[in-house]
Amino acid sequence: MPTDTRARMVTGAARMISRRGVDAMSLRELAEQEGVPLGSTYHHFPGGKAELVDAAVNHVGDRVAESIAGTRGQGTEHIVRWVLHAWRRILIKSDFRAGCPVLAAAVAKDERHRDTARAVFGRWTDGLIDVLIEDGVPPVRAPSVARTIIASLEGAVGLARAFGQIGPLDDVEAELIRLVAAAAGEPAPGAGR
Amino acid sequence: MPTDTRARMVTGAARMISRRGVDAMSLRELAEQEGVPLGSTYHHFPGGKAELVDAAVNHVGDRVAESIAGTRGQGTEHIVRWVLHAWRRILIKSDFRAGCPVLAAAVAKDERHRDTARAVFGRWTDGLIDVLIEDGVPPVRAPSVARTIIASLEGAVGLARAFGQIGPLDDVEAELIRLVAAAAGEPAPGAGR
DNA sequence: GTCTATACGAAGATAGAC
DNA sequence: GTCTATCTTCGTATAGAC
Repeated sequence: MPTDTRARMVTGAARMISRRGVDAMSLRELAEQEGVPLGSTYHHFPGGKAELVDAAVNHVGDRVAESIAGTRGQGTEHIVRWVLHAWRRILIKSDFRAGCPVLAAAVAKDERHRDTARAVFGRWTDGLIDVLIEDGVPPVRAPSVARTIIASLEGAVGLARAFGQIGPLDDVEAELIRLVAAAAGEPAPGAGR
Repeated sequence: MPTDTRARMVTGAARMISRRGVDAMSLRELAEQEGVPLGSTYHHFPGGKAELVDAAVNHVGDRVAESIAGTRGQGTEHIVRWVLHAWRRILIKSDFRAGCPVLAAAVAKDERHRDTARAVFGRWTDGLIDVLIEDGVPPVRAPSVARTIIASLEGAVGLARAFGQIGPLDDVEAELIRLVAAAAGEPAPGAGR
């Protein structure tokens, strides 16, 4: 089953990237983890490591983007809680070793991966903007709130990993929900502040 | 001048870590960048790469912590603006290649560095909590706001690197200043949310 | 297409002359 | 203490038998 092998390598790579970062993800180790010969890597991914990394990051990016789109109509608060719930599970299950593979791509040594990360973050941002506007956040402010949400979540995951605690996730959840509620309740944003 | 060599290696390592991450930071490359023989690395840092990485992360951590403490009395808004101003300069000057070395340590392959990152983030958080309380944020809520600030800033830097734009920094700055103002203006926080 | 064996480079680390 | 040369390991990548 050739396609299945490829899929397993993609999810396995995403997992290893999320824990160690792009540069420390080893093709050798991945191959033996998945029970695949190292040589097969280059059959499924002729572009080598870079192609596999991009595939893994896009795979995760797509799944999250679909989830955001799938919760349309339930409000921003629902999405924020859903994402943080997912992260709590991932962090606890991984003993606070797993992180976001998209952010890992954004800071990888090979700068080609920055474009991949940019595209994924862009899709997430666009999805969030739609939901925020549905919630009543003024359209001119929605992009700012959307990017703040994503930045806070990514940063909270990093802090949680450093502290080995989910506390930062709880903190950011509470503050973000206040922030979104306030933004949705306002008729129009001031210019400077 | 032996001490000067050591100091140059520390700042050089911090720089390379901020751009590439801990794992992609090369002792060889650092040594030749600084005009130091590779072997000297182990004279100045008997613990090898791990010791140098920790020294570099702590060096940056200390400088920022001192800056936070040094702006006491000027308010949280001042600190947030100051940090974001510094990041804009760093990002633009580095063509959006530099990031936070402390976060890099938190997600490094060698998990020993997580402790170093945790300690630095802890110092930053404690400093922010003091300032927030001075600003009138209820003490029970100050830790949550402090960690949200740090998480947002770290995440914003990541997004800025991915997008190759300072936009996320502007967004987070605006939203954080609203958030702090709202938190300082409230008499007391609700328990759950 | 699958898999083994290997090439080639770069990493961290060390020995030892000076 | 400084610096060179080298050891060992591990990385990506490839050649070629099956």
